[in-house]
Amino acid sequence: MIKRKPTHPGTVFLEDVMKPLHLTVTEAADMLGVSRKALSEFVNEKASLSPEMALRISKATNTSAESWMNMQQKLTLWKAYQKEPKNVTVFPFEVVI
Amino acid sequence: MIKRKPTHPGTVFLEDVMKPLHLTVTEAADMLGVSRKALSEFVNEKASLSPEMALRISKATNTSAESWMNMQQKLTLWKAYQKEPKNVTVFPFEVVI
DNA sequence: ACTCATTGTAAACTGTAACGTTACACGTGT
DNA sequence: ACACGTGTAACGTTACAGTTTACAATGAGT
Repeated sequence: MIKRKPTHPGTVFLEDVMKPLHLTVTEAADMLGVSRKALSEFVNEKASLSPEMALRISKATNTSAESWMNMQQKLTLWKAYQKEPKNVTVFPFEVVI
Repeated sequence: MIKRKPTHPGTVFLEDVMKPLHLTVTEAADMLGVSRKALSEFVNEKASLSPEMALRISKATNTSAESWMNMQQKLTLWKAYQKEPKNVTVFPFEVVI
């Protein structure tokens, strides 16, 4: 896995949702029902997208929670790949003739 | 979202990987490089699939970590859906003529 | 009947992470 | 000077995956 770091969902949310709608962090946080700190950290890539937050965003923007979760998952897996090795033994697949 | 509860990835791992290969929990845990307890709780749906565990499984079974993570994500989102409401205000989309 | 492997799980602990509240310092614009 | 919006530090809470250790139950083999 040598692909480059996937985009953080918070960045996408900031650039593609908040900015076009001219929403401040304070306003958006209130509408989402979370603290200003929680949203600020999210859009500044200091926190991951939680399932809770994904649901709130999907409701507020009428998008699918899955699409937001997928962005986070790609990033989470990418990060996990960075800290190999893992000392894993390959399972003994039976040889079927 | 009224779909039924998605299958836990641990159950799939147990039924479709461990059982066909006649692997015990103890053996599989050792090969994955995790504690017996960690794997036991996973296959008994007491713990979620962590990104770490997904990578270990993907290495041991030569499958994609994404596919395992996707199972967990569906389950995670399904669980999050169960505890609504969320008091979220829909964003003010500008009316473009 | 006894032994051994396997199992699930409790207990105690650690590390991490999201979230809340509160408070501060900074910048911008009126 | 003041009001806003901002990022973020400092606290505390809650949740959860992971570890090691230990125990009781089960099942298979001798």
